[in-house]
Formats: sequence, C-alpha cells, structure tokens
Amino acid sequence: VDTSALLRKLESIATLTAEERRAVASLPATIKIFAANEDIVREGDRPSVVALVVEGFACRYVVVPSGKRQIMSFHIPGDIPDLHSLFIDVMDHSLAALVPTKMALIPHNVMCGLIDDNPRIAHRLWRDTLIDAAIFRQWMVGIGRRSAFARVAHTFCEFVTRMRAVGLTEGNTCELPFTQAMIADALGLSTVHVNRTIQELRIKNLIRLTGGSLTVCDWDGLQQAGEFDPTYLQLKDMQVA
Amino acid sequence: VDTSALLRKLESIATLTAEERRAVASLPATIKIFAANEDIVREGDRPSVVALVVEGFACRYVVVPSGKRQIMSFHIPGDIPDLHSLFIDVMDHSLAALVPTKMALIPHNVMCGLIDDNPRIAHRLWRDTLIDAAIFRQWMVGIGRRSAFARVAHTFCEFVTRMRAVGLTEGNTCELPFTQAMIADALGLSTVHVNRTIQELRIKNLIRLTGGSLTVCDWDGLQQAGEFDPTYLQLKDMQVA
DNA sequence: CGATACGTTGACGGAAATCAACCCCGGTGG
DNA sequence: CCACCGGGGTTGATTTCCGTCAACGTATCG
Repeated sequence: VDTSALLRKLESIATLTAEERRAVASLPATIKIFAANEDIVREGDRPSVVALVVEGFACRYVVVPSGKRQIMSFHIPGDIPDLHSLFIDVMDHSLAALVPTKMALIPHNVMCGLIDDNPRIAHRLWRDTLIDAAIFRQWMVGIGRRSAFARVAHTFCEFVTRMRAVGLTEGNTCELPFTQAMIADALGLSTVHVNRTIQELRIKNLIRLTGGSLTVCDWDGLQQAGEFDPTYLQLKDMQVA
Repeated sequence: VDTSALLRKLESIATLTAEERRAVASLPATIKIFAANEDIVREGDRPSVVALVVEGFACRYVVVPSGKRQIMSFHIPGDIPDLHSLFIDVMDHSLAALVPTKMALIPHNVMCGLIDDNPRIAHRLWRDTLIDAAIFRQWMVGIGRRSAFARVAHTFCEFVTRMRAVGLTEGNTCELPFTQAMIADALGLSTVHVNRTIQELRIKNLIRLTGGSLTVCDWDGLQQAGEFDPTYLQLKDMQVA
C-alpha cells in the first residue's frame, strides 16, 4: 500500500528515523477508489477506519438547512482528513471525494497502535491536526473579513504551497481539478461571483487556470492579492520555486 | 493555583482517575491578571508557557491588512487557548483578554512532562484541541453560509452550552460580558448589524442580554433560529437546564 | 461634570447573491 | 454520424443583505 504521500507529508514537517519510516510504510491498509462527489464518511457516522488520501482530492463539508453547502477544507495526497475520528466518535461533518480519488483505509486500532508505540509519530500527527486547525482559522478569517478577490487569491496560494510541500507541483503549476461551484462552496461565495473573481485574477495576469490545472504567473502579485503569509502552514524552509 | 476549571473541563469529556486529578491539580503555574483588551500572546511570538483561563474570558484574533479584526474563538474558564504552542512554535494569531481575566501560566516543559507521563491525559488534551477545531469549523459554516440572524443565535447557543459544561450557568442565565463590537468581530459582521440582529432576538423573546449577562428565554426557539446542533462539542450527556 | 465607551437609530451605498440566459464541450445513443 | 443531453463556465440584469457614515442617547468613572 502506498503510504509514501503520508511519509512525504510527515517529513515536510520534520525528519523521521529509519524505524519510524518503516512503521509508517508497513501500515496495513485497504485501498478504495471513490468517484467524484462520492461521500467517504457521512455526518453522524462513527467510523472505525481513518482515510488517507493517496491520489486525488477530498473535502470536508456540511450542508445547512437552507440547502447551502460549506466546504471546510480541501485535502490532498498525504492528508488524513478524518484522523480526529480516533478521538471523537461521531462525525460532525461529511467527507467526500472531489474527483475520482484513491484512499487508503487504515483501521483505528492500527493507528492507535502506531501512536502508542511511536510517541514521536504521535506528536507529529497531533501537530498535523493542529496545523489543520490553523488552516481552518485562516479560512475563517478570509470568509469573515477579506474581499472575495483576496479570498480566492489566498486559497490558490495556500493550495499551491501545500501541494509543493508534498512534491506535487511542477514549477509554478499544479493540478487543481475543482469546479467553480466547489471553490464557491469553500469560500462562502456564489459560483457566479467566483467566476467573475477568477476572471479578474486572469486579467491581472496572476494565474492561469484551465483544464484542471493551475499556474501561478505572478507569485508575488498573487500573494499580495491574497494577503497570504504561509507561516500558519508551519513548513520547514519552503521556498517559492 | 486554581486548576479546578481545567479539571471540570477535562471531566466534562470523560472521567479521570484520582492520580490523574492529582497530577493536574498539582501543576505548578504562575497566576497573572490581564486587563480587558490586553494581549496575552501576540502573533509572531514563540511562547514558552501555555495559558489556562482561570477567571474571565479570552479570544484569539487576527487583524487583516484592511484593519478589520476577526475573532476566531472565545475562551472560557478551563480552556487552554494556546495549547498548540507546545507543538507549533510560532503563533499565527494573537490571544487577548476580553475582560479583566485571570490566567494560569504553565511552562511548556511542565506540560510536556504531564503529557509524557499520563498518556490518558495526553489523549484528553489532544481530543480537546480537536474539539477546538470542530468549533472553528462550525464558526466557518456560520460565517460562510448562515444569515446574520442565525449566526448570532448560534453563537449564543454555543456559548451557553460551553458555559454550562463547566458549571458556569445558573438556570438559563450566564455571564456574557462582550461588547457588540467583539461579537461583530467574531461573526464577521458590523457592529451596527449585530445591534439590529440582537434587537431582533430580543423582540422575538428568545434572549435577554443586559449588563453583561445573557438569559435564554426560549431555548428551543433560539436553537432553531441558530440551527444549533451541539454534537460537535462532544459533551457527554449534557442536558438543557 | 465633562470624557469616554458602548449602544441605538436612520439614511445611504455597495459587494455579492440571485435569477436567467446562453455557450461550449464531451459523452452517448439512436 | 449527428442530434441530444448535461455539466460546467460565462454573462447581464436585478435584488438584497449588510456595511458605512453619521448622529445621538446613555451609562460609568475619574
């Protein structure tokens, strides 16, 4: 089973010993492919496995009574979006694949064993959930206090930075196969407004976005537009390509 | 040093052994009083202590370039708002007292010792940071997808529920000594609009709010108005009074 | 008793939502 | 082979929720 994405992720924070790498690499897991828009875990579920993104993209979301959806996070290969289900039994939100996505399902007891036997990995994972929380906070700030323009720019900055951290960029380009409706639900905007905002970013020559691929043409400009400061992602010595 | 609030909080999730209670109760800490609006920790700091709210209220916030402030969470007695600084060295946001507030400052190495020696307490604390994250997600949903009216109602529901969990309510009344400007910054609204929304809640006889004290007149009504479902707070068998 | 902070109210403006077309393109089935 | 279909993207017209500005009331406090 391919846990290399997870390894890359854990090591994007700090290095592991050979033994720790082995412990992670030998985790027993079941591979499962999910279709685009298919739920992986649903609000109210009590999962007995955690889900590691191997290939593709997932998101957490909730739907409010008015029928509107809020996406609370995007997840890229190496992420374990429902790691918290180890400690919190009932899901307060759903987890879905955004595109056809390969997940590795790891039983709770296996993860608990890994954590109990490897305190350093446990700390690393705890830290990872804390970075998750930091990302939530940034999204909250964006939705609450930034203009639509800054919000979209910030999201693209964050996405590219996270993708780079796990080695999924080529130069200033990476996959971003989300529909504008998905982006709208993530930013608390309407699709129409997202569309107009992306056009504005294109006209200002900050990005190119076609065929599910995002290219940052002007990193400094985009960063400034999005008021983006990567500190909260806590990456060790990341550089812009 | 009074860590009883922390004990109540930890036990609002699950019970501790006598030994664990002793370990928590005997934590060495320094008491410090902060004035209203005084910063406890600032964005960019690298704290070497964690701060436990003993009496009063604190919040996390950031200020965006336009000068607007987003408050990301309210913290009540028993909370350790910057526990994450154990694992994440540089603060990506500030922490401030909202009213005159008594904090217990506990050195990092003491907390690390507690965690290393008491795996169950460590899990409890991890879990606590995960509930924190769940609260962030709920706020995000509110700011992104709920009307101002529902947002305010939701916040009051959440606040009362959390206060009740640590024994700080009397019937349907609890302290809520925040200015409307603070509430506005928490909800991503303007003070003017918060004012009008609160009036609406009053007219509909859902709450009374005067002199820093909140009374819920109609819990069902308020809960419905706020689309509030307390699942995400993960409290064991909490009941409405 | 003035200063200051907080709450309240009204008038006005604007960013983004909503509504409603329309286009483009890749599938798919007759 | 092409008509049909549906999802995604784009555009314009209109509406609305909420922000901004500005004034005024009220309470607390030195």
